[in-house]
Amino acid sequence: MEKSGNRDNCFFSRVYEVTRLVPGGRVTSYGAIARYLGTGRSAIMVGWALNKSFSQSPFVPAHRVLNRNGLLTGKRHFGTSTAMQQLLENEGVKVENDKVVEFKKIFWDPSAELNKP
DNA sequence: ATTCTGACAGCAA
DNA sequence: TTTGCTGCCAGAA
Repeated sequence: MEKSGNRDNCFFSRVYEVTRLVPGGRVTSYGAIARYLGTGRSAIMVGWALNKSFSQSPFVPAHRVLNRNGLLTGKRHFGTSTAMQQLLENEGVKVENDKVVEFKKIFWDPSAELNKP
């Protein structure tokens, strides 16, 4: 598969790929993706990459990526304050007070799911 | 080249 | 318990 030497376009592209792998109705966290990418604690980089994802095609479900609290921290980048929430609710994810309900239950960890035998 | 920022996470007080 | 600072990585000025 991918070699560990692809440092050029790896990070951002990988973030997009992993984010697209998140099933509808599920959500993941920056730290989970970061860990899957091998950056571990640099979860902030995932958010930075997702910021660029708005120019990416196809659409990257960045609304499925939240912080470890299950909070819609990135909703402010969606243009409107309700856009991210609307997208999540459209997929069956309940959001209350800018926070995902049952976050742990719908949490999708790429490090676990993609590494699953 | 150096410095700061950034949709976070972890640890200390 | 909550609040705040530091650490992390990569990109932009």
